[in-house]
Amino acid sequence: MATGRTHRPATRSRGIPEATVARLPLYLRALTALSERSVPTVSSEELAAAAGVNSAKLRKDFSYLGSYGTRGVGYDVEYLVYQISRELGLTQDWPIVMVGIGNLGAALANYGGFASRGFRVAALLDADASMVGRPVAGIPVRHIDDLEKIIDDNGVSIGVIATPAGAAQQVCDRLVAAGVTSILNFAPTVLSVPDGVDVRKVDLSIELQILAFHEQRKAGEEAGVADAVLPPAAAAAVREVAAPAAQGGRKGPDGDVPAVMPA
Amino acid sequence: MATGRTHRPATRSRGIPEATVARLPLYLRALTALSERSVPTVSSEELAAAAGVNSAKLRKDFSYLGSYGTRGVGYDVEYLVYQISRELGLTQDWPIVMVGIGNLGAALANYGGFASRGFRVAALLDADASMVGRPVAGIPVRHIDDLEKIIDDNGVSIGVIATPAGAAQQVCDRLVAAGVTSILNFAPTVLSVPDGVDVRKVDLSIELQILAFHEQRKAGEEAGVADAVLPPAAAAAVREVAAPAAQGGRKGPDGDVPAVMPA
DNA sequence: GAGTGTGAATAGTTTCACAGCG
DNA sequence: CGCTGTGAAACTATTCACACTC
Repeated sequence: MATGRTHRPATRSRGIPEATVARLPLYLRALTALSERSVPTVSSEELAAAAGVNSAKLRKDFSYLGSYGTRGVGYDVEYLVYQISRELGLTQDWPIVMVGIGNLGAALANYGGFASRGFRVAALLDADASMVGRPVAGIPVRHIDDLEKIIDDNGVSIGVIATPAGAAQQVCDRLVAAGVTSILNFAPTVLSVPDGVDVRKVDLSIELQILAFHEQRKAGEEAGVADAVLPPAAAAAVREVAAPAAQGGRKGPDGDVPAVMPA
Repeated sequence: MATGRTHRPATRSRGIPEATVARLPLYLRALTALSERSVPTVSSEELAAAAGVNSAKLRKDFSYLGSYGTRGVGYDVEYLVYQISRELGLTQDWPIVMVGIGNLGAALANYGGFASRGFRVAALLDADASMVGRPVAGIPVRHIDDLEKIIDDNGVSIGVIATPAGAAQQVCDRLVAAGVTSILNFAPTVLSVPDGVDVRKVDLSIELQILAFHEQRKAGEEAGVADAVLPPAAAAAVREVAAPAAQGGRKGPDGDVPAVMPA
């Protein structure tokens, strides 16, 4: 996934690779499940299976945190839960604000995982005055005008944006100006933020499009041909355009270009 | 994010890198916006800025698709929109089913981006009989018992799971058995699927935890100390466990281990 | 001159395979 | 003996920098 790439000036960096960081929550979830079942220890093999990765990767990941296992035995579940929680900063409570309490925002607010260990919803904010005061997930919605005050009063540093695309950048700017330095963005827009602010984006339609790509591949494969799928009505969408007539190198990767190509 | 890693047996693979594929939807969105404003051409620099990447990366990405630009000029917007759409398989219509029409599911169904170019909701399914028949986003919810028939009748190959975690694997198995080969999973669980099935996962709490990690880093930085943040109530969560007393190598990365460490 | 396309250099990630510890 | 921890190898991704084309 994508994040603002301002991550570490590499000064005295303890340097846990980003890819590893992204998997720690996965391990933590699997470990928590084991902990609830009072399982005392796990091997890298077992835990890896539960987290859906392979064991070499898991061991390498853990090696960045320290030597927390016991050779010949495995990892102590409770101890690892604690170490990973601490590494992720979940031993403290992060107040968050969520802006945009529409369909999606309300669903997110109601979502269990949101209020999960480590996070606390300081406020739900919306620009729509008719939403204000109405409780969502037991928390009354407040007006977005209170944004700065709420962030300041609660020491909020993480914001969630679930507004329509058009409002997102503006909301983002306000959040950042008020002191938020991490943003989780559900609006289908690229946010631009100053250095030092992290943005992560969750985008439904992008995920679907990636799946469609692979799906198409599979279909082409079955048919034994690469370009089995001909553009149907798409031609209509393509306007007449200037022609790069004699293309030198590699052309359309399917060997040749479809009829709709400007020619 | 994560996908089932069964991607290509490397046979005559046209091999567009996965990282590139994941960015194509981003480019497509930016291009679509330009297209709506009737902008005829863009340079890699401009488009990269709009998509939030750097221009070298963008050019490299496009070079995997073919030589679609014109030196000294840039890229033809309409032409590129078409080429990327085709590459992503969006010139055909993908019927999808969504299972689990709770808060989140309903929000997703209502989400604009869902019905966006290339996708069509064939059905919304829920296990709760009292939901059945009720229209969500204009589509009547159907009972999950109809899953197999719906998938078969509509040739659905992409499924979206928005059920509670407990039901997800079971739903997944049914989807796969019925012929679905791509799954977008919103439930906070690792799904296990046979080879050839792609899974992408969207997980709110994981994203937040990743942000918390970076946030903690920033805080530690300011304070000038690495372990500025002491574990507060977390100790309570940690049970007494067997002690890896004399650890040989590298220990807790903050130099030394906190009091809660099993000793 | 402006801007693409791309080899080569670099950085980051995963996998292998095995030494070494409990 | 079982399983961790980790160097080294393999692979993937990003960035650089410039030849080449329009």
